[in-house]
Amino acid sequence: MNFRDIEQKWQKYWDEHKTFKTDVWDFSKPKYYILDMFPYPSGEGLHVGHPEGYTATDIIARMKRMQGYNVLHPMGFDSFGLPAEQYAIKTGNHPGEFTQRNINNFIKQLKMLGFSFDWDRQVSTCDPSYYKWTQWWFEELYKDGLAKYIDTPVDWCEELGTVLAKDEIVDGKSERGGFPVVKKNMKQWIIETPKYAERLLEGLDEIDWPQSTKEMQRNWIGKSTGATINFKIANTDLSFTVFTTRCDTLFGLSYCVLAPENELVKKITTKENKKIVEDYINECAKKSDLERTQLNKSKTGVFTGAYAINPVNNKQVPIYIADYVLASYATGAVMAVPAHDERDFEFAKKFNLPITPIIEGANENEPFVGDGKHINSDFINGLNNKDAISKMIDWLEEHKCGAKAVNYRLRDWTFSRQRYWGEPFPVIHHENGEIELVDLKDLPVVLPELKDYKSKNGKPPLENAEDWVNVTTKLGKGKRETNTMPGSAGSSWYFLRYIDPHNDNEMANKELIKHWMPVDLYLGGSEHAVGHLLYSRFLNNYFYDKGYVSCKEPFKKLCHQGMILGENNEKMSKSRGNVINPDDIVKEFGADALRMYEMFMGALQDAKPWNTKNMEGIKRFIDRVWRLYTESGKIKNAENKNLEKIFHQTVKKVTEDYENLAFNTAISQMMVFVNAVMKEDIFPEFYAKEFIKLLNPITPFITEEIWQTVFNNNESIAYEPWPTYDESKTISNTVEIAVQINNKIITRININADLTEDEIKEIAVSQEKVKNALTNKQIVKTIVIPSRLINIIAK
RNA sequence: GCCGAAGUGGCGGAAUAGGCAGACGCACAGGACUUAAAAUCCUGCGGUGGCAACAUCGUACCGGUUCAAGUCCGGUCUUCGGCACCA
Repeated sequence: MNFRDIEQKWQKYWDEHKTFKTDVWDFSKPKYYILDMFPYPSGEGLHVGHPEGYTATDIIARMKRMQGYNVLHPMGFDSFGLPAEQYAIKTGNHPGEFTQRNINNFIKQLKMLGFSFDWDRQVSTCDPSYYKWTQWWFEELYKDGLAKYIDTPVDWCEELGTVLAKDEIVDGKSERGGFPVVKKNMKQWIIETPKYAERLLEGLDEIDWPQSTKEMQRNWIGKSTGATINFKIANTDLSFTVFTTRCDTLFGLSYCVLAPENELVKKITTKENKKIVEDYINECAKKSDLERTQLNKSKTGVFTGAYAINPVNNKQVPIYIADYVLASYATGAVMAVPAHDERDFEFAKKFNLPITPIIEGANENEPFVGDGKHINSDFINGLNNKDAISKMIDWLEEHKCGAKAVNYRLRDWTFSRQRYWGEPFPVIHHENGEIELVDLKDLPVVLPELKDYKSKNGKPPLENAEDWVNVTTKLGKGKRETNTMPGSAGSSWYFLRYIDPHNDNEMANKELIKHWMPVDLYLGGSEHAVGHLLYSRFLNNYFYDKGYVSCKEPFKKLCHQGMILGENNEKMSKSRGNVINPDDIVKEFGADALRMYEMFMGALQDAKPWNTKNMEGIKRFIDRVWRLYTESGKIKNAENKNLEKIFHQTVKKVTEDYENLAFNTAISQMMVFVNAVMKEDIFPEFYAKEFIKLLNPITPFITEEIWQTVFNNNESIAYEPWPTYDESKTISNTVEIAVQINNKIITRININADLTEDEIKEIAVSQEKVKNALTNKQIVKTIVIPSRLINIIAK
């Protein structure tokens, strides 16, 4: 078999016949929208991880087509990003050129692997006809007050010359490159995703996603329920508010802490303490996130000289500032109860502050955070935590010094990047501070070409395009925004654009969105568990509120493919020298074999090591199938009862396993079937044809070839009806069951499958071996599991 | 520290819902075909003991529930992924 010729032939056929083109307006069939996370088109081309996910979705797409669904299975490119910009800086060429070259290479590779994408709906986030609509929804968010231009502390990466979002920072360093990240105040575009925190939390309950991913999103959103409490500052008319989940411990209050960045600090600090407070604030500002978190063993802080008044007993407690209190969470101020909080305890020990237990059983030597009976707490004495909390909230609300409150850890989506290769903002700044949006009819605002892509004096590269930056509008002279949007902007809505990618009047036709959304199955890496997958959910929920989409949640079912490791069981990387290149594998074994091998390696969701020997085994199986169909002479227009049961079992198992993304066991079942056929002289033509259909989603090339040349079909196999099975024929009328005496297998018997328990028992005890084993014994109990075993308990 | 997932032969991995552990594949060994090799086909293949029938142990570790546990419960260890002063 010359698989190279066959694969090229069918690639060309599918391309020319547009075999996988989807008519999205055909509502006569049920729809199935199956989506892969689109790739960033790197210069490296595909790695072996890409085909894993893409093959899985391709199998489902192909099966669903054969089952009569109208299938939407698109592919596109997440094509804005840093590498193209760095290339541009180095070569002086436009980043788009580099990007397009990489995209072309990706398309070539993807076609080589036989994925049934509808290439007419390809999208690319850096394409102006695409980012026109990214700019459009940004304007919508701005008009609705969800996008804001504010001066805010951001995570700045000096080496990359840009700010980063929280999900782009790992261990206090940039995800890309591992460079240090520091806090810096800057004018920034942000999107207020926290306004949707509760919605994003609730939505998780209605979607079929991996438990771990939902949990990660829940943690990221970080809801906590408690109360706010107002504290008056002694001898002033100032006050501040803290958020606490443990308002029940208010009688154990020892001191309060403000974050160093808290605006109130300057106002309340006494003369005597001014110097140490300012020194401490400066010291904190210099610390990077990494230092701040790595030095968490020892608490630091200073006294402001001011005192807060505890509302429940009017006692005065000192107010400190300390960087263990974060300005970015809740009110940036806490009430400290060292007896019942580990951090407060540590701080109190260091600064010799009082530790007052107010829950029975607690002591002054270690913090007690559990539940218990309250003591020394006036009106909540005797109550457990839960009741004490609710009684305290009632008291606070009654006395107008606090209220029930909810807080989220979720932060604003930092939406500005000081880079060139991203979506330009459709925004003009005027000198008076007014912000003007570019009219929809003038969108997209296209990225200007630059002579020099390097940033100068820490300013974004777009500042270099003076002609583009300076504009005069009906509001007078203005300057365009020179930051660009983050990569997560374009990737947060591409699933909608695929539905109607050439629409010039709206992001996608509403009727089409209504028909095609949500995505039925979404597949991609778990590294996007919180970033991309949360932004997309946010945006889709917002679109839902605006009536642009008709479902809140964009991705009904989600699955993450596991990583493919190198042969040494370590992560593939150039430095480890264990990288497998899919091009080489296709050259040597063929695309069919690569597809099947990657599906056979193990469970889709698990990490699994590459093994070229196993790859050879798969190639051997494919060759065996080829010979069976083209050389064996076994395929005859005749019956063979010996194959009936296993045929129906195979159709059943393969169909169900595909549906459950259990491709490894589906393949194993097909191997079992082929092994059985090999033992026979006659392979009935009907079974032979049906089996080729089962195999087609995994190895589309060779099965198309067999379908055409062995069975003389002119049309592609892609829309042939999916095989069906007869449940009654998957079960044989005789079964072998194990006969156990006291849990030990004594013998095995072949019996009729429909025998009653008593009949089975009768046959079992009449067996010679059973009789011998039961000599001088009394049967105490018998357990019969139909078609499995019988267990006789005897003494 | 907290949250989540996992731990099965020489290897990758199977085993709806507690019911014959190790499907399928790889590697290995023996055989057939061949002048020979490759390819292909057949047979065997968890450990220990035995020529064998068979016995016995065995799903990270300790304990429990059950006629029956890889699967359920309690505890321990290890690996991987995520979060990490979130009040």
